[in-house]
Amino acid sequence: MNEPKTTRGQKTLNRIIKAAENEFGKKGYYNTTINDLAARAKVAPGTIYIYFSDKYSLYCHLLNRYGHEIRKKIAEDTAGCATRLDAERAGLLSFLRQVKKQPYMYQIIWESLYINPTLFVEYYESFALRYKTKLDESAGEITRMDNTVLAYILMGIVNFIGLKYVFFDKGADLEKVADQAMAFYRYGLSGLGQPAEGPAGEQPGGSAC
Amino acid sequence: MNEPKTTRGQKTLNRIIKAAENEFGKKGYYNTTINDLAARAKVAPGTIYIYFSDKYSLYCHLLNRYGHEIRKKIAEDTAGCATRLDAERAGLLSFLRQVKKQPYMYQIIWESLYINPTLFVEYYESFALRYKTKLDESAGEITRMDNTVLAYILMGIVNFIGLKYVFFDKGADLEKVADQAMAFYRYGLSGLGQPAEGPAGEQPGGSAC
Amino acid sequence: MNEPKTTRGQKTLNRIIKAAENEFGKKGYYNTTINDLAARAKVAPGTIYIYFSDKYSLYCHLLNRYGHEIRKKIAEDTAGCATRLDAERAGLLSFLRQVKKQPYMYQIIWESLYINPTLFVEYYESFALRYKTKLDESAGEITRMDNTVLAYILMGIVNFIGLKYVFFDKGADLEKVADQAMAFYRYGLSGLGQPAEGPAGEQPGGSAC
Amino acid sequence: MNEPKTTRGQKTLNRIIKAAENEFGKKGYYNTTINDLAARAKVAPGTIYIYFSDKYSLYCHLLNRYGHEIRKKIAEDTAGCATRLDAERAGLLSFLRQVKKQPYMYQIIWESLYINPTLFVEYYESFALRYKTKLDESAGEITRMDNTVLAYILMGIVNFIGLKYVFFDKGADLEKVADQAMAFYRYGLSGLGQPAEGPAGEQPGGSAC
DNA sequence: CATGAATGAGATTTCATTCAT
DNA sequence: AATGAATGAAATCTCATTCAT
Repeated sequence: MNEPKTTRGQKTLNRIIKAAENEFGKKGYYNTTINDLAARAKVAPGTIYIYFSDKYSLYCHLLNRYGHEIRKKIAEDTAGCATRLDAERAGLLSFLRQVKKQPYMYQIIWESLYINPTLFVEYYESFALRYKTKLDESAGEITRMDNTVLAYILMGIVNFIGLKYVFFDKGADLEKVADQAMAFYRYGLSGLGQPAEGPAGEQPGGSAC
Repeated sequence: MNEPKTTRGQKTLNRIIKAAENEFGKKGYYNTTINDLAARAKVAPGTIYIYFSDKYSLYCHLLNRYGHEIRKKIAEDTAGCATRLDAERAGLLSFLRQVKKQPYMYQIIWESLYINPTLFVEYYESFALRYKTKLDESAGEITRMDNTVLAYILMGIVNFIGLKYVFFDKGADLEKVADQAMAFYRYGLSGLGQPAEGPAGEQPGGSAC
Repeated sequence: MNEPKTTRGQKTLNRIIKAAENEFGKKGYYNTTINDLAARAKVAPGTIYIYFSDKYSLYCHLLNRYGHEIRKKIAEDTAGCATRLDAERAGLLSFLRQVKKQPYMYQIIWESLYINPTLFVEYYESFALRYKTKLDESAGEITRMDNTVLAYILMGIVNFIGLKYVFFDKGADLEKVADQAMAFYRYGLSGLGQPAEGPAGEQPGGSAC
Repeated sequence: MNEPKTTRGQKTLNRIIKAAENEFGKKGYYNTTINDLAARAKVAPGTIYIYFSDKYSLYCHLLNRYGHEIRKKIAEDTAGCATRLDAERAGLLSFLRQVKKQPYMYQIIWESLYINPTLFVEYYESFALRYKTKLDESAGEITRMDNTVLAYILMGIVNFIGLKYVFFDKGADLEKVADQAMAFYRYGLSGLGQPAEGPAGEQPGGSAC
């Protein structure tokens, strides 16, 4: 990406990026043309090439940006959590809120599986690794299960809830969904009958974190 | 799709479909040209249009076919299972084996989110509904959790395991993965320390179903 | 055209010709495919090439056929007319009735201006010549006007009435239209006020011819 | 049609339109390729699509343009005429001169019967209506004939003279042709012997209008 | 005779990218 | 920095015609 040198250029670049989020997110990479982006950004097609070498690099720029944003926000939102499970819930909620706020972001990330698989894997693995690391750290707590498998299970939960409640069911109460996911997370199916019998000191409505 | 009227035509059609699976699966829909398909199927480009009205309808044909195949196979593989959990494990294993056997299928299904979102949602929802129905039927067993949320959680587990072990880790021992998923499924994180305390008569290595 | 040698072949050929009239007439030459013709004729596409060397020659076959039919029928329908004006009226009516009966024919003839201009000119000129010859024969009757110009004027009247009353106003009473055309033909605008003052012995409703 | 925003664009557009007139007019719509047009206009094929959404819309643009041009020019050329017959002659001459000057225009208009029948009918009917309106206004003058039939007769005269003298006999003296048409127009066949007995003050060679 | 699958040249159209202004 | 016209390679799709059966 070419950095703009004037504030006018900065504004133009912002419009282009915003337009790319909207159009890529709504119609997908291949169904979005440079002209579409230009029209939405209210610039001429040629202008886009002042800042990006090509369409692909504009897409990758968004992707990288999202990866950083998501991780940074989750780190912030889980910073103050006392227990691992609290952090888990806070992380899940942080994630869901972000994709709810910027659903285009999520669509773009998923599409990268077809457009820049390397970046997708990187994103995917970084999350899985994060889970696995945490699981490894909690060795005393949880035992005898392969933490790698477990990490992907947890990712699946997070992401499918994301897909469902962000793409298809936009009105959902995310806190409630997160609580239910956490209940399952902790007790599986067998424990679902006894949510009140969870660890002492836990509020039914979820922790304050 | 136009049905061929001769066996020669049937063979040609099969070659086209096989070629489409390979090429779409490997390179994605938008990076696959009709000429690519024709070359791999060893037909002239025009021949493809005898059987399919356009590239898109060929893609959708594969998609529908996969949906049916997957569901049918799962139904078969879970038919003899005594308990719901046995069936769940058998279903998961059936799914994983199918996507492992035909990884292109899975790639194509996921891509539909960008090509035919309606079909994707249909596929997605049909699976979720299947889970939810089962959960509703087991009302005595599992309680107080929203079965819709739960259904999507289960889907997430299945699919992310699919993504991981089919796309990125092709050598995995699927039986073992399925067992671990089932353990989590039943007991969540908190119960993972007691896999031997599961329902009586259950082999640690998974049921015979 | 290849003549069929069996009665089965004759029937097939007839179906093909009938189909060509319908399809070419309805959709025009370029918008009609060999497959369209085959489908309507209930034959395989290849069958058409048994009888015609190509699409174009099938079209020309129709065109020639029509030219002969029209002229032959007009000759028949005007054979018994005593006066030139009677013959003119009978000819006009014959023409209108034919194009009304087979509107596709007319459409096909007009299109030949773009597909086989040579044949169109031939058709066009043959009609014009016929008029001019008659006008030349009636030298005593009509004077001082260039018979070539006049011939084209008469053709214009015939054909535009054809276009209007055959293409756009299918329910018209052709006899009445023919009578009005003849009135104009004889007296022009200035004489239109005195139709009853025409030559003695003429029925208002047109001659019996 | 997309309007160009620069003079350079305007020039390009003009070249494209000019090329389309020439090529469509000479070879017909279906025998003219976009590459033909591009070559003649000295632009790349893609450039045509900047200004027109497709080949068809380029064709329709010409068609509409012609309709307007013809009507506008006739209106101008008949504006100063004192009598209806003078106006009629002037209109006929105006029409003939236009199609003589731009024979491609006429070819293109006729072809529309096969390409855009709706536009053809519109063109056709607008002319017929113009005649009919005039005839209705002259009710005192001409009586007892159906003005609609009459309108189409007059159109036929005009157009067939057009076809003949523009397509097949390009050297004709149009003034003379127009005068003869007018003579027929006024007196029909029966009156052709007395052209000198027309309304007083009329020059044998046609009015000055 | 008839079939219908197969061909492949050729047409239209798209669109990322370049470039003159 | 910005414009928007122009490019042209490449894609999809059509369809008259051929040919093996």
